Amino acid sequence: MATGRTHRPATRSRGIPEATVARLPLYLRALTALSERSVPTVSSEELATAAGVNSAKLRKDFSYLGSYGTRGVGYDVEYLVYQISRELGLTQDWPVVIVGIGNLGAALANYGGFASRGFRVAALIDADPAQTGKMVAGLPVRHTDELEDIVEHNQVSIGVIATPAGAAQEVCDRLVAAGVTSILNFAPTVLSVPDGVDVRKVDLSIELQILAFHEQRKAGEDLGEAVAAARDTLPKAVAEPVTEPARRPGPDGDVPAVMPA
Amino acid sequence: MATGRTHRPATRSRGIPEATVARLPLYLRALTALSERSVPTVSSEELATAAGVNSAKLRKDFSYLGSYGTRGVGYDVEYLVYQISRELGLTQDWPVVIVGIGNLGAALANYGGFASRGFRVAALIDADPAQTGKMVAGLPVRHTDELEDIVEHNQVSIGVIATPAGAAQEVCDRLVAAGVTSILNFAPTVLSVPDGVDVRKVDLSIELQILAFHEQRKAGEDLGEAVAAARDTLPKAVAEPVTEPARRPGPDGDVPAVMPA
DNA sequence: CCATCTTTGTGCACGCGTTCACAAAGACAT
DNA sequence: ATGTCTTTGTGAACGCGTGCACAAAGATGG
Repeated sequence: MATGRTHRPATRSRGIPEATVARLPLYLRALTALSERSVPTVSSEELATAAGVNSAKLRKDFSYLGSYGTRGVGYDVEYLVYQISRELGLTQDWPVVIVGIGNLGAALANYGGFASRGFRVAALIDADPAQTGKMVAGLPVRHTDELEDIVEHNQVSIGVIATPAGAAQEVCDRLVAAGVTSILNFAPTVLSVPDGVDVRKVDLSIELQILAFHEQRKAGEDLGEAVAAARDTLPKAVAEPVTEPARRPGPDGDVPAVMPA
Repeated sequence: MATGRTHRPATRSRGIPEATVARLPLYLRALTALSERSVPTVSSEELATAAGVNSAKLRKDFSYLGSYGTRGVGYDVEYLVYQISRELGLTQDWPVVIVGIGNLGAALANYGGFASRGFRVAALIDADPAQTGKMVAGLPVRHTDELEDIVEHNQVSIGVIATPAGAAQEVCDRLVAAGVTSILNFAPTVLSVPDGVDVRKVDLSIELQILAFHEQRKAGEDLGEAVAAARDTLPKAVAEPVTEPARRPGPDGDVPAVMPA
């Protein structure tokens, strides 16, 4: 997911697999739900079901953290919550800035899941002077001019980009220059960052496109494979597209690629 | 990512790897950008850079679709845009419903990336009667009571869930019962669905937690590994947590797990 | 103290995805 | 037409992640 070069093959001190790290938040959520219900211990089987994964996978994941279970009993919920939180770095406070306070930025600012997990929204930043000073989620929107000051003053190391695609790279560069070393990118662009900076991206339309792919395939199967078979025997590339290459510009600074079937 | 059982090992007619499918939207975006600039052809090297991937990977990905390139020249941009669009199913119209019109739901409704790629927002649905009739992104918010009617009448097969965690499973069940077979879930819950239904989830706080993990590791390395080494020699599990298991309830229907270090 | 039963932790095998490296294919110049 | 040069398409090797299956560990009861 990240754009930064190789994903730290060097100095992997404890060597927790990336796939495992990605699942830890899942386990943590399931565990906190159990903790809320005052459940003292849980077996790998139960917890796996709650987290939506395989129990063997879960046990192997936990084995990378250490031996925190008790054979014949299961895992101590409270203790495991603490261990995973610590491993993920959630026992400390992470100031975060959100850049681009449009619909999405505002939604992110209001999202409870951040504050509740150690992430503190330090500031909301937008380039539009008309937005400056407006209150969103209890915080005043501040102008992009202040970006560097805000990042440095608050020791911000994590930045969230929710700007239009066109502005994302510049914002990214400025964040990195100011000291941010982790970026969560919602803009539909590939960001290039120097080594040592992590980028994760979330693209809403990509997820939908993947769903559409599977949906199309389901429909094709229902039709008895005939359509798919016909498609397979399409003529090979003929330099110029046979069908009309009609395109219309999109409203998000990104260009769509939809052709009438 | 999906919760549904094994990810269709059977009837894989054309057998495009899941990882490749996930990258096709990336290529498509890069290609449409080139198309906008009227670039006629592009080499795998250039396109790979634009999409942020390895050129060998890109070529292998395209090889699953067919031989659409010309050796010594590269790929015809327009033709490739068309082929990928067709493969992803973007040449057809996909009516989509968004359930849960809070901050996030409204942001999604306004997101241009949907409409521009063949996804048509058929309706916005919310459980709050006070919201009913309100205009969001040019569409009236409709009440949950109408969910089944809307889905069936508009032949909706893709649903987006942006409700609080507590309501997600029920909404999901109703969507599925009404005929939806693909779900994009933004609620922080594991959804259980019958076989044949695809679920993809996007969890904003999970992404941040993964970043925090890497960020913490970076900081640890800067401190000369000493801290990390000290952590490694922690006493083993002692039935009861040594440190305080303090917890405070979170505002998002989900419980946080943050302990003061 | 011993037997039984439950559940963890992990060795092992398998499959998918990634990357390398190169032969084949075509463009282009002469 | 022939040779050179560029770029694709892919065989093969490698590494990571997953899941099975089981031995070891501990709880529990007699």
